[in-house]
Amino acid sequence: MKATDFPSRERVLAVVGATASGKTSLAIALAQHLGGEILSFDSMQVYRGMDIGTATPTADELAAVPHHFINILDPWEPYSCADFVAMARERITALRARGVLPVLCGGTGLYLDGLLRGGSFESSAPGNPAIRERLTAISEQPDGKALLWQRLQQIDPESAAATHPNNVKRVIRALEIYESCGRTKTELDRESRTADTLCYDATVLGLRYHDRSLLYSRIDKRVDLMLQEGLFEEVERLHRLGLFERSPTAAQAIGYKELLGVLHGTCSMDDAVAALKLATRHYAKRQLTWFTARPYVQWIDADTPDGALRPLSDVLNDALRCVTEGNV
RNA sequence: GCCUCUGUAGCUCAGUUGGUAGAGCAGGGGACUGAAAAUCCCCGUGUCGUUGGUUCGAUUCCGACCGGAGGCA
Repeated sequence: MKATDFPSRERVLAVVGATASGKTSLAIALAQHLGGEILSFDSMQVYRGMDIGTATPTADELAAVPHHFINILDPWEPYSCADFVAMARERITALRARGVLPVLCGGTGLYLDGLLRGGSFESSAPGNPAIRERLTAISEQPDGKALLWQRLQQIDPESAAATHPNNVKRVIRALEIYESCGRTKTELDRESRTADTLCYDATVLGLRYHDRSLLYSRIDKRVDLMLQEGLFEEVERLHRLGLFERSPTAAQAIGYKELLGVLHGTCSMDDAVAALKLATRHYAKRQLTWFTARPYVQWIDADTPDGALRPLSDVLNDALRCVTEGNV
């Protein structure tokens, strides 16, 4: 489905930013002011039982404004960009039919990008565990990575050129597409990327920090708070139920994999907490790189030039100004 | 007090049989279309503790001093 397949171009709002940047509060305030409901584009908050570690909105926050796509799956269920896009398209249409403004909020940039820019999801190939397993086994052989990459170069030179041979998951995905539908990734990408307009009439607001160390110290504080609230017990419970063993997506969540080492006795609590904070900072940086490269993001300052956090009311006013200029 | 080891990048440490030095981690930058909280790529000048000496040349050898660790008293 391409952007041109969306003649109506429904109006949506989105709030993006790094983890711990204050997206949730802003999105809720916006939804309240504009009569909206929140659609989460977060790859981890979809899972039940992972509330603390994924910073799922609190019960109060969920009660303040209707939320969609939060706590809808069990941790052993897979979830992907295509799943999100399909659900979100449907839900947006339903909300607009009721006159409700969809307010997208989340940190998984790929998911939002897939929704806004269209994609080859309908014609492309779903993830195929059998193919992935087989190719992953090959990649673990000596010279296996190079072998897979060379295979990709044979069938789809353009995609191979764009993917580093060490990036095994991406190489495997490109091979998987070809094996399962007989068409190359390059071919499918070209079909879906011709659109230079978005599928929706979207205003995308990004929360930006002048001072990255302020964002990082917010991350550290939030991790400490999560631990106080029982993150370790949450991980323990999921581990006891054996959910990580059969979970393709949820087991990748930050926090869970770090604290698992403590449960296994291979890592001290202090080291695990340090690793957790570090992994979260790295994640935040990757989000910033992603969102900064998106031309559709309008940035709003979350802090002042001298590095103090701005009150939510000020940030909200800036956001509302952007929204008005965009003609809601 | 004596003996031994040790002091090199923000951190942990390699190394130079004497020609001013390099890894991992941290940090910075980037990529990304059905695993994305995933995955991957690029970026290394620092009074080689201080100070004398030997030397054409010392971070490297020798002395003293100042930190640190251990051992003997």
